[in-house]
Amino acid sequence: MDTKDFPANILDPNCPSRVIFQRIGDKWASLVIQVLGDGPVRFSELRKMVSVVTPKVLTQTLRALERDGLITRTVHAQVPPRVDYELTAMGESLLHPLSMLRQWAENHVPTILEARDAYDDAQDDALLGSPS
Amino acid sequence: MDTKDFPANILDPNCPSRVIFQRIGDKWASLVIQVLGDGPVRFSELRKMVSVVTPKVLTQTLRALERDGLITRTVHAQVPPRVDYELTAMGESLLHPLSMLRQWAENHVPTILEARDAYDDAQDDALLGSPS
DNA sequence: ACACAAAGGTATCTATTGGATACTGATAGC
DNA sequence: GCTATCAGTATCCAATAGATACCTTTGTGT
Repeated sequence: MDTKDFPANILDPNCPSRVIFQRIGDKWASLVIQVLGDGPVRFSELRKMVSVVTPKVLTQTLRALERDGLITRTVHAQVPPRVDYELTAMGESLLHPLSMLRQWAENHVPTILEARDAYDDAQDDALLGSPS
Repeated sequence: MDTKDFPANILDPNCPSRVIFQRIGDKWASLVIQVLGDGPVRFSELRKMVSVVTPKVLTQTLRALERDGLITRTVHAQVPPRVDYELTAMGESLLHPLSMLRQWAENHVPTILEARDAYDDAQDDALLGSPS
């Protein structure tokens, strides 16, 4: 067990790394970061790429990432306006750990989907069997 | 830019890896997995360790992880009952990528907190300056 | 001159989720 | 019987996510 090395403070509700884990774990944040991995992208492009996100939520996500210093927001004085979002150096440093996680996910997707089906079937059976 | 290697399907709302990312990114799931990295833990122990989580939410989290085949739930026929949660092999395989992310988080916590302060200060200034 | 389009958002409202608190059910010990 | 322990449910309320409509600025077409 080589995980004993994690500091107990991860269990402390006030531990800052918990707060950061939440940002990384955010539904859209990690996706945005990975999309920005290819270079700056403007707001409307992001909307198209992450197609199901609403503008409100995308804005919230981007503001949070900007606040944490993971991305920058640059407004170009044009009309119509052009706003580019770009990873900071720190944001780029997240790409590697994130891609490892993505790799893991892709490797295990089939197994997980099978597990879900099996679990759901078992639930159905239990429901059908019990109301005697 | 070595991130071009990510399959475009991460942008597809129906892409399974998005679904999995959501589970990993879940507020409590990744924490539970890391806690279970040291071996099986019973429900009440988990509650104490992840102290701020309510039983309802903990149960939801555990069920979801079980459904995905990441943990197992074993009920011991005792009174008072004893229920142990334990990582599956697949669950254990998540420990490594997860710990890399945790490592990253711990390395960057100070920078992120500084960025937040700076951002908030800038916001305050903007608010104080504008209502002329 | 006037309407419309484009970009990057807000504003508003509703649906879903998260969280606090209280309670249940089985039994062992007092 | 009364109470405590454990692993949860049940209920209710607050916070968050999401759908939809709208706003602002200016360039362009007519």
